Amino acid sequence: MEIRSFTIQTLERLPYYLHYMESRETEDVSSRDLANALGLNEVQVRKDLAAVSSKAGRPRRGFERKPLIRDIREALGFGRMDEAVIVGVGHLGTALINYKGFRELGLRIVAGFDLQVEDEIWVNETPVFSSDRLKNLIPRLNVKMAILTVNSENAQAVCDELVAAGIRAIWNFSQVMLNVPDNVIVRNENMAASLAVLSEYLSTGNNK
Amino acid sequence: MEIRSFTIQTLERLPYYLHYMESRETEDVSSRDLANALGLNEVQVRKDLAAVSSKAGRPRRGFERKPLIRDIREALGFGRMDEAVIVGVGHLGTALINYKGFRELGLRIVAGFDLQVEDEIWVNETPVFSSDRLKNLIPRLNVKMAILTVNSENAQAVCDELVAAGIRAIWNFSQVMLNVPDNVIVRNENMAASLAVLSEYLSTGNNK
DNA sequence: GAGATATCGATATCATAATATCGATTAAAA
DNA sequence: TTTTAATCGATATTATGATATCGATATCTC
Repeated sequence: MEIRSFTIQTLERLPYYLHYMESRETEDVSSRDLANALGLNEVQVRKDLAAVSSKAGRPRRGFERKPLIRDIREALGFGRMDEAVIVGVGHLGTALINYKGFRELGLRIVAGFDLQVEDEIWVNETPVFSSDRLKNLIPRLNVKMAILTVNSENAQAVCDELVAAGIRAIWNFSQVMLNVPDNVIVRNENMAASLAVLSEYLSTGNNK
Repeated sequence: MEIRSFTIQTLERLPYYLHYMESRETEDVSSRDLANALGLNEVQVRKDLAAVSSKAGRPRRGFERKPLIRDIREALGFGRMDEAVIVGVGHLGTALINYKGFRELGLRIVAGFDLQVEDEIWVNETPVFSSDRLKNLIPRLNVKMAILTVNSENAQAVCDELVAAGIRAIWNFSQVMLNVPDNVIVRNENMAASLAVLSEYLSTGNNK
């Protein structure tokens, strides 16, 4: 089993490196350029780059921009296309179905499920089914990723169904910390915490 | 200037503690209960609770549930109501305007701005204006928080306008690491990174 | 009432990530 | 051609967060 050689922290910075480098037109880019542009430490930048690319930098030049872009895209999985279902097609779920940025990132949402839906409906090109049909359809679609945008009350129960249906990766937008077996990965999108950080800053002026 | 005594990591766990405790009906709740339910270390739970509440726990009982709930809600800023504008009213922006969860979290979106809009339009109860009017309206509304859901190309330019208009806290959904003065705080919502974590797990089976 | 034990809070240890330091190297400048 | 300086990569240090340990104590059981 292949293992990842870089940390999640590194992974989280990669999209920013990528965007900066794609916006340049020079032959090379140095770790200092990147660090200054993104407000990071330049040693950290070099370590991140070393973790995802075998290309060495050169003194007084930096790194060749184009090969590095390729390596970062590779590390971010931009080559592969994943399929996912989305459960909970309210406002947020609908927005995510419509969000065209996912395609660029290599994600295709192939179906939605919602308790409120009786017969199949369509949100643009995406079919949305009653949640009842989740346990049958997911194995047939052979999808391994699910986006969870249901409310807190239902989150764990839906999660259990998803796992039983064969889902192995869950992108969790609910306020619940999900209980899953070891072979299932959860990524939490914690809006309440994000908002709290900002709100607290405004009310106290205290950063970090 | 009041300072926050707890870390962002603690803050990110608070919504989960809160949800768990609100779903219980017992008089008390122990750090072990919480830790087991949420898959955390119980020492970590105790430290988090100590950081946001002066209430002591008792041997063999744990913590009184209701006062602790109050303290966590206080720490998360649920008492206060913040106002924000949203810039970039595409699919994601529209969803966030409609997302009723924000109200519970103490956030009211008072206006939207979008380049495509010529005259004022309405998204439910929220007025959306042309981006031209941003620099005049934001000071008049006296809003200090902005949600940024524009595309990467425009993100930094819009950010600069927001800062000039008096915005001090930015919730950034774009793929760009924004450059801001020291007295402005940015919180990045990094969808590409989240997706990459999940996608990579599915393709390699490697967790953590 | 005496003993057992669950739970706390404090402190110590460990793990991980961020940052600083420094010699080596190579392109540019003199 | 020689000197200068920007940049790298490796290593050391520091900072931060997570986890383990342990004595104190309040409640429960007998």
